[in-house]
Amino acid sequence: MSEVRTRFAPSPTGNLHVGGAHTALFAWLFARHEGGRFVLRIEDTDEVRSTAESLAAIYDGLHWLGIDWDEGPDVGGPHGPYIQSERLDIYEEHIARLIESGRAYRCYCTPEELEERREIMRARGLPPRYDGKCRALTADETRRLDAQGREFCVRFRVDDQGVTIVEDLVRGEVAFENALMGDFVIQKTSGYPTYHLAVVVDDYLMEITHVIRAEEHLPNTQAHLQLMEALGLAPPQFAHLPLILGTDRTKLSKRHGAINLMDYREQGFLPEAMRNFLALIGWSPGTDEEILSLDELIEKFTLEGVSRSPGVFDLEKATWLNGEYLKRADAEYIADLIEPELRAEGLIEEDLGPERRAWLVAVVELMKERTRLLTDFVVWGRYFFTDDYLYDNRARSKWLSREEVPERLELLADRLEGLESWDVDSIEGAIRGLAAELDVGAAKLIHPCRAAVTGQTVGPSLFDLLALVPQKDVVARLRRTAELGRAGELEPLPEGDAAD
RNA sequence: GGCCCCAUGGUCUAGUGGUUAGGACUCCGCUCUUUCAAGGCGGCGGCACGGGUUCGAUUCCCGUUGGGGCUACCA
Repeated sequence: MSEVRTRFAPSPTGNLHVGGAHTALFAWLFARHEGGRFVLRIEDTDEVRSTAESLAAIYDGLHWLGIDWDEGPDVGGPHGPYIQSERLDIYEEHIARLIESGRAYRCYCTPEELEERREIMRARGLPPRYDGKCRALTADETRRLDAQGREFCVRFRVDDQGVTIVEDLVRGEVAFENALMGDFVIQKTSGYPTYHLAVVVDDYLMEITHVIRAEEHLPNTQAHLQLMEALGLAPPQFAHLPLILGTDRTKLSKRHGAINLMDYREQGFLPEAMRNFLALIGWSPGTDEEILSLDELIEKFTLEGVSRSPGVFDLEKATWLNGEYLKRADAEYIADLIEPELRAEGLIEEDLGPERRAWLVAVVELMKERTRLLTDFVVWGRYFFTDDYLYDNRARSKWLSREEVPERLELLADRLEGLESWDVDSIEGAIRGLAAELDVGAAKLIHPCRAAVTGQTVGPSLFDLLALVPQKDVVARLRRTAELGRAGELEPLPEGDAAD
């Protein structure tokens, strides 16, 4: 009947982290798969921790991943406002209704008192939930406390009979004992609603059909269902997603290092690779396919494919997947992404003319086959952009410290200097020709040449890469390296400060 | 502690009441010989344990163990 509506409801208390991005992605994929609508709602009911910068960071992260929203604070929509701090009157009204019907009451216990009593309960081996002290306050007592100017919050009077059954689309029916739940706060002393109240009211008012959120919220659903019932609101469907874990198998958090989504952009990840990778944690298309385009993800995504067990965020695999995307990516696109980085490193000029740009694209084309992160272009490919590169230890020990190498490099320099045309075929011809004249295998020139011109022992085809470095620079590098070699400057570095 | 969730190689996972339990990452080897951080080929490695149910359980049930989440006037 009605169209599917899902939402992502982050609280703006930090950057968009990997777990949040995962949740957002799943909710978004489901909406898109179903041809429904996706809502972004900002849950800033934590007045202390919510910040505007964080809100901007959430937008950035979502945009980066390619997640768009049909309704939200910035784009509006028929169920706004989409920022909870702008909906206070709505919550107030619902809270009043609950108080009116006797399902909520003012609680005058101070945080200190509560903590003290919780301690006692814990010490006795009892569950530290609210003891219901203010539950039975009479109207007179309430008036008296108010007259004293005592601060209060509002608690929901839990129905402690029977069980609450959560029908979860991922986990099936999950039953929670009502007697185990304490009266929880729905309005803080500040007048702000708590998450439980706000989420329930908004999901209903925004006509969310499927609440797709992380598993950590599964136990909260008991409270949400009770609230909805007391308010007379029809509950949505629920789907609780498996958590993302760090390598120590605990919920991914700050101590696991890079947890902010955008840190991965910094590290050189492509958004489409990260999106693909995130989709594969806790979901599978049911086949062996792993590299899925956005369209394929949308087409194949179903809640049935969501697994129940948590998944570890494996950076190795994410990196591999990124490499696969790099290989397949258009060189122009990659060039766009690495230009700023190269500029920041001072490796290319402020204004690349069309010719230099075409050259950069050619460098990318040559490199992308063997890169895994965008940063590899800058690090591994440094020699394309500057003569100022290091000779790594393998290059030193394998080739550059050999006795016969300097002379050969010089001969090669002379030969290459004489070339009239600087192209792949001419270069290859010159190198192979010299090898034949010296009566040595071509590899005996190729390897030292690579080591000299790039400082490394690995990289793209030598002839191809040489063609992308200016002829005079190649010649100069060969002569410089020969000189350094003769001077004994290219002996392997001692363990510890090795450049590789 | 209480409640809840989860359990296929180290990691992400497919899958089934009878399969040589499949794929991917990682690692290792071989190969290509113009290197590997690329390509190709191959290999190591898994159904947590104990009971049931069954002719037969990795698969279904129970328990154990292990891991995780929740237990806030955070969300």
